[in-house]
Amino acid sequence: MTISKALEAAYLVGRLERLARSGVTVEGLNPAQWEALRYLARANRFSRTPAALADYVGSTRGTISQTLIALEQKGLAARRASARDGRSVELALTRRGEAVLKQDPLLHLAQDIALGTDDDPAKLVTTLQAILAATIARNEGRAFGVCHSCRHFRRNARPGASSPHHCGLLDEPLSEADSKDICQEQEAAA
Amino acid sequence: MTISKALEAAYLVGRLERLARSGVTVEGLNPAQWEALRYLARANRFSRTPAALADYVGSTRGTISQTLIALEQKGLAARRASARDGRSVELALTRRGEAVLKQDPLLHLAQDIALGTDDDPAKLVTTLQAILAATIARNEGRAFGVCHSCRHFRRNARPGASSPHHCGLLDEPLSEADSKDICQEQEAAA
DNA sequence: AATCTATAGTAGCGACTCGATATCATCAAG
DNA sequence: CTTGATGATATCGAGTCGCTACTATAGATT
Repeated sequence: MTISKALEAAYLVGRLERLARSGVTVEGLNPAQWEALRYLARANRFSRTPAALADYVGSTRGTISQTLIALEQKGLAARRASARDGRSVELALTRRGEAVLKQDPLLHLAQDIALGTDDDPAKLVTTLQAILAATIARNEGRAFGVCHSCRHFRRNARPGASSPHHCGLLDEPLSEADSKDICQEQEAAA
Repeated sequence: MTISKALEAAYLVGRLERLARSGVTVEGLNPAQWEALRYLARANRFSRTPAALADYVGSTRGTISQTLIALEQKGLAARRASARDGRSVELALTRRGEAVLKQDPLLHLAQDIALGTDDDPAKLVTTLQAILAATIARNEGRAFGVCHSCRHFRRNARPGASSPHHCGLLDEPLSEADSKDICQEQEAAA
């Protein structure tokens, strides 16, 4: 009984996503490129690398490389050699990239969700997070959660400083803005 | 406030679907082929045509034609000239097609949903349906709802008969099984 | 220091997907 | 019997993405 309802929900998710995606070549960006832009807008500075992005979207590095090249050519993202690791590349959105994100076709879906959940979209968010966690676990992937809910996050370790929080794993100070970002290393607090 | 939660939910839906889809070439079927199989398993006999399928998945007829050819070559679906309309083709799953559906990769997602909604997946289903309705309306598409909730559905118009129900639009008798199928013509009851 | 192994990223190839167009057959209307 | 609309298919091409191979760097081992 429960399983049939769950199956029905799975069908709906699949169909919803397909419909939301149809006709989505807005701004000349393909879905993978949109997803990369979204990620770059929300990932913290330690997670803005091609490898992290590849893990996040469940794709390969080769594919991500192509996506990033395309974004760079369009002037929406920038690649810069990392100072810490000579092999590594740091990614960032450009001004234009941030502007283009305001045209994100997913905003239409967000409106539909707002309409369809009139009372509490928050409930839907928690439900989806739980489902996503199960899916990620099955795929043996990382959660990529938000920094401030990580078990390595130490709130207000330096009171008064401009970066008052601290990441115990990376041993790095964190600003308030940092704490809201997506982090590759995130492990949910117990 | 509400809109930011809705946006968060939209992100989650997108990511969930992408993860669920990754590595999905099970049984040598691509996502479009899976979706066609699913549709054929759930659509009523008036809606099992290439054109209806194309409308349902929001694709073009040319693309659907290729998908169906592939499915036919694999022995999963059958095409038969329609008796009513010489231009039209009637689709059906084969035995093998029904068997293969039991390997549907979406079943994994269904399990994740069952895990993530432990208490009431039914609530999620109604929420998703409402969202989907909004999306379809925005795309100016048809709802493709279930037969028995259609305003043309007349329950038990012929009591005792093997096909006791009736469709006022097509003027056709309907069995109990028919009434649970997806119908292209469906219009939600007022 | 020298070497070895692992990792970050890129390049290029190739399979595949899918939409656009053109074509043909059939139906419905005048 | 035209004319226009519709269902379906074949063909073509753009684009997407994963795989393999390759280079460069980092870190570990001796």
